[in-house]
Formats: sequence, structure tokens, C-alpha cells
Amino acid sequence: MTTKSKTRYALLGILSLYPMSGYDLKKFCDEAVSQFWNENYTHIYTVLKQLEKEGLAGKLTEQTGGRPPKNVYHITETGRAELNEWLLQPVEPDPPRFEIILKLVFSTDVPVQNIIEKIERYKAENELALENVKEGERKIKDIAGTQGEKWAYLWMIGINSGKHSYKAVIDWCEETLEILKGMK
Amino acid sequence: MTTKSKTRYALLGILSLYPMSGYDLKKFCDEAVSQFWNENYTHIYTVLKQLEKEGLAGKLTEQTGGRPPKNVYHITETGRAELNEWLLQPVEPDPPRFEIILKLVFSTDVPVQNIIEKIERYKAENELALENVKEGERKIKDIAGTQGEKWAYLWMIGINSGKHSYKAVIDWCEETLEILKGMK
DNA sequence: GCGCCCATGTAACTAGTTACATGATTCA
DNA sequence: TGAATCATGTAACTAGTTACATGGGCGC
Repeated sequence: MTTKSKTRYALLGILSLYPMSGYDLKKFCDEAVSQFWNENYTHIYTVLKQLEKEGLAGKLTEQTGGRPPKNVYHITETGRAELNEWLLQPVEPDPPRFEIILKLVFSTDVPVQNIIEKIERYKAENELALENVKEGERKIKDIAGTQGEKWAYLWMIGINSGKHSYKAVIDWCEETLEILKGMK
Repeated sequence: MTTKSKTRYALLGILSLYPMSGYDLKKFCDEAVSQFWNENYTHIYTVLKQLEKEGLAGKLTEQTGGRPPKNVYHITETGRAELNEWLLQPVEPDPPRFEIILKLVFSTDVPVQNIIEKIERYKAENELALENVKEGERKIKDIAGTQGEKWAYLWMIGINSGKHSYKAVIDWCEETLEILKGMK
């Protein structure tokens, strides 16, 4: 299978839940899936047009009065088929690109204090991300209630991944700070 | 500071260790830093030319007889200054894009067995990555010996980050497989 | 003799970002 | 009255990838 833009599938996936506009898709990305995915406006609008042209999504225009008319996109049968095909495929790992490590290994001449500050900042950012994940967890639990629906399980598993990852980074930061403080 | 290609800094960083050719840089990426960084040939050759034009790297051509002449690049004073400036800057977190989670949350209609297979594969890939990291760790220890040089500390810290991250993913896979197997 | 390694590069492309442009509505 | 939200888009760009092209050297 030739690799295509992941944005296509992200948008198709979201549209498979509810029909919505480009604007709404952006909101959904920023709110519901921001812990593991992101998109920007320009790209959303661009890809939506492609999806429409290829018949994977359809568009219904609502007049809003004043504002630009709202284009509500919905997934088509073809779109759903393409989404489902993608969903079945295994996930190829992305080649790693950890800027913080890259920077670290070239930092022989950088004052240790500066490195410490970077790691502390990095740690704080990851703590924040962990908090966001936990908030997401609470939201899902609220919505899903007690009857174990499959979608809620899947979202919880996704959320849990964030918890593991961010905790690992935070642990590493703490260990690293210990070592670096010993080097001063 | 305007954000620039990270490849620039990766190449400058490696050239700050040793002068080398585009081909060597690719090898260095694949061998020494592959656990946390990657580059591809085309981009390396392209960016090297830019660096040369901007005076951040210089080029010395060695005749090889037969083969294309080997262009050995070295970092200039200006290049070193730019690298050092970058090294001092804090690292902005990359917006997250975890394809496996994205796929997971839209997989309500995907057979659980297929999801299990994807996670198992993902786990295996991360186990392999963890092994590579551990091998890297051994190599560094061999090279660095016992006298605690700063560069060796920094590389070990970097390596350690990989250990934490991959372990976290593997743990998550195991937990997730348990849950999914309970859903069948 | 075959395949991998050395060693370079270009052309064409795709994915994604930044900056810009517009303008009504709603709420404090 | 001023900021945030709703709602769309284009132009220009940067970063990075894929596919292609070349060809000798070296080991098995």
C-alpha cells in the first residue's frame, strides 16, 4: 500500500463519528484527540477538498447569515471503505527524532546548568501533558458511564498509552537531573 | 528565533565531532544515533550544500580514482557559533502524532483479533528498538572506558531515555493485550 | 558473475506550516 | 468596546521523501 497523508485518515476517522465542518474538525483535534494527534487549519481545509474531489467525503452547505457559509462534511461509503482498509493495516513505526537527545549528545561544551534548565523545562511540559491526559481520562469516564462500550475501552487504552509515555519521560528527567546535578 | 530545519543542526552537530562526507554522515546517523535520530541521503546532500553556501561548513574534495570524488565537509567557526546558539535554546515539544492510538480509537468496528495483532507487532518492534538501545549502551561503555568523560555521560543519558521510552511502550502493550484478550 | 559497498547527485513530489485576509457574532 | 469565537480560505514556503541515474571496487 502506498503511504498517504495521515491527515486523510484522521479526518475520515473523525467524520466517521459525526459529520462536521473544517472548523469543527480543528476543534475536535484540539479538544478530544490532542493528547495523541494534531492538525492545523490550513491542512484540514486542503485535505477536506481532496477528500471531496475523490468522493471519500460529501459536503452540505449551511447558510449561516453573515458568517461564511458552513460546509458540513460527511463520510461517504467509499470513504468508509478506505478508512476501514487503513484501520486493518499494521502501523509502521515512525523513524525516531528526539530533538532533546540530539541536543544533549552534542552538549559537551554547554554549561551543565543550561542543560539542567532544559531538562527541567522539558519535565514540566511533560507533567502538564500528563495532567491533560488524566483530565481526558476523567472526561471519557464521565461520558462512558459504567456500561463497558467498546469505543470507551479503546479510548481508555489510548489515554493509558499517554500516561505510560509521559510518566516514562518524567522518570527519565528526574534520573537525569540527579546525574547532572552531580556533575556540577 | 525562527525555526529552521533540524537537519541543519544534526549535521552541524555531527560535523562538530569529525569532518566527514555526506555518505559518512548517513552512516553515522544509521549507526551511532539511529536510536534517537534519522536522516536520509537526499536531504543530507541538499542541506550540506546549503550549509556550505551559508559558510557554516567548508568542503574539501578528495580524489578517489574511479568513484565520484569524496567531498569531506568540516564545520567552520560560523557554523560552530550557530550550533552553539542552537544548543543553548530550550527544546520546544513536538505536537504529538501517535498513529497507533489514532487508529485504535476509530477501531470500534475492527475485529479485536486484528487489533491484538497490531499491538503484538508494535510490541515486537519496540522490543527490537530496546535491544538496539542496549547494544548502543554497551558500545558506549566500551569506548568510554572508566574515566567519566562528559561526552560519555551525555550519550549514556540519551541512551537511557530510549530505554525508558521503549520500556514504557512495551509495558503499555502488555497491559493492552491483557485487556483486549479479555474482550474477545 | 553477482551483489553489496562506496559515493554522488537531480527531479519530482508530498506533507505540513506560516503568514495573511475577511468579517459577523457573542459575551463580559 | 474589545476580545474571543465562529467560519472560511489562499499564497508562499519549508522540510522531508521517493524515485531515478551513474559507475567503479571488492569480496565470495
